[in-house]
Amino acid sequence: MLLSFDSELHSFKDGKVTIAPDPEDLTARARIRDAALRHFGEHGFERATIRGIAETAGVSSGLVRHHFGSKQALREACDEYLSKVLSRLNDQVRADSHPGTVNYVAVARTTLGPYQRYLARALAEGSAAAVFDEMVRLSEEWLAVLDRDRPDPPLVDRRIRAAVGTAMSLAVPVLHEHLSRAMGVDLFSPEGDELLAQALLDAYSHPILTVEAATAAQAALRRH
Amino acid sequence: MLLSFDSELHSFKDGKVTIAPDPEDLTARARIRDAALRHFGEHGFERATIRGIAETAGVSSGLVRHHFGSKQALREACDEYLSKVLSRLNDQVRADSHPGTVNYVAVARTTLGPYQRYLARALAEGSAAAVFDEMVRLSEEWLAVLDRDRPDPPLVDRRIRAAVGTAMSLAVPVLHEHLSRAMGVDLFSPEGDELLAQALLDAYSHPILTVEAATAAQAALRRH
DNA sequence: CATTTAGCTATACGCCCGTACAGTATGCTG
DNA sequence: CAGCATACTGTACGGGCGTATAGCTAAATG
Repeated sequence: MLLSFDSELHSFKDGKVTIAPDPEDLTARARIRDAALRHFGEHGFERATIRGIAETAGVSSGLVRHHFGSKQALREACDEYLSKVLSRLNDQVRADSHPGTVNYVAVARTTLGPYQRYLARALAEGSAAAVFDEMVRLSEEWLAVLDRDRPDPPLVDRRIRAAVGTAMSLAVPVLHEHLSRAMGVDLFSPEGDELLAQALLDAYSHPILTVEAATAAQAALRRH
Repeated sequence: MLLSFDSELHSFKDGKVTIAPDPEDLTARARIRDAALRHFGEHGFERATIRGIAETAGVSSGLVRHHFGSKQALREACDEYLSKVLSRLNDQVRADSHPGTVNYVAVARTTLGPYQRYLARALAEGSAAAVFDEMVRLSEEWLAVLDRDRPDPPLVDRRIRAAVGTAMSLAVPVLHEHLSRAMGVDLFSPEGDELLAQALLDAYSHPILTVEAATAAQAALRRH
């Protein structure tokens, strides 16, 4: 389940970073990283403890420091790992399907599966900036294809729209708990997922504003 | 700027809660609560310290415990306070304007102004559930009005759509930092706000899916 | 074989934080 | 005036945490 493709198994000692040759997973280092992803995701960065992470990884707490240097560096390693998973996912999608047919962000959200909780926490805590930026970039590419079919040109820069769309997609995992409570279903369950999909379809296909109201509002914005 | 209408200045001692008569603000209790809102909002619940909060409130750390009992209880008092601000805001909007003309959630977001950072943090950390639920309720009322003008009935329960919409609106303050970085403007600045408004208008008035694609997708969902 | 290097453990240090509590001043009540 | 509750301070305690470091083992290196 836990994908891994570490060619960069480096360790930390006395402030220097060295490269170890072993590309095999099940490495203690990888186990620690996976445990950290889980703990950070479940309890948040502050509440998660190095000792707790070490325990689930089946190693001593000292080894965590040996490999990652500090708690903050461990967090950054997790972010970097997620970035790598995302870019690999991106390559795969790009190879498999025609551009514009898939909502990258939605795909990323679902495929990031076990890391979703971590990603949500990290983003809310201000971390994982690279992952967010990458998702915006992907969303931008996707929008570029969609824009070709639009009758009138959009007023707003594509990057802006991509950023807003990305943020809104990510609202689902970030606010997962509240959303599930309000909807009465666990969002991560099959029924919850379907309900969400239907709600999004409804929103996407039925604009809240009429086109007339929207253009009037835009005109008002431009005047002001 | 900090509204306050405390008729409930109660203090904590030995597990019991008593009511004090003074409705005047500038009370130490109110100052502590305001400082807590700021500290929790800026640093998050875990990183914020009682001593730090006490210092900005200009009181001793012991007084914080005296009034609120524990850090967790202080957090809950903040949540409750926000709930009250929201409901008061709601009454005001309801009195001023016709129903359906205003996007409640958007109004709430902006009017909650100084508390936005706290609200965002609290929601991301799983707190402030009552505030979220209240916003869903308001959004539901708003949708009820909009639905009257819709040609075909929506497939999805109104509450579900309200919840999803609320979550997406809240993505803005919650992911404020990342969003601002990706957009190249601070979202809380006037330009950022206008950009965001335009992007939302664009999304609201130009459905990402054509109606045909959406109905096809919905049919596929129903088959599956 | 001698020496180094990486992986790993165990223990200890020191800080910071939430909490507890004793104590003081002030003002209200009967 | 006596008694008591409330607002508030200062200090102290205990624990948990990140971090540091010494030391062990085993494999790699020359």
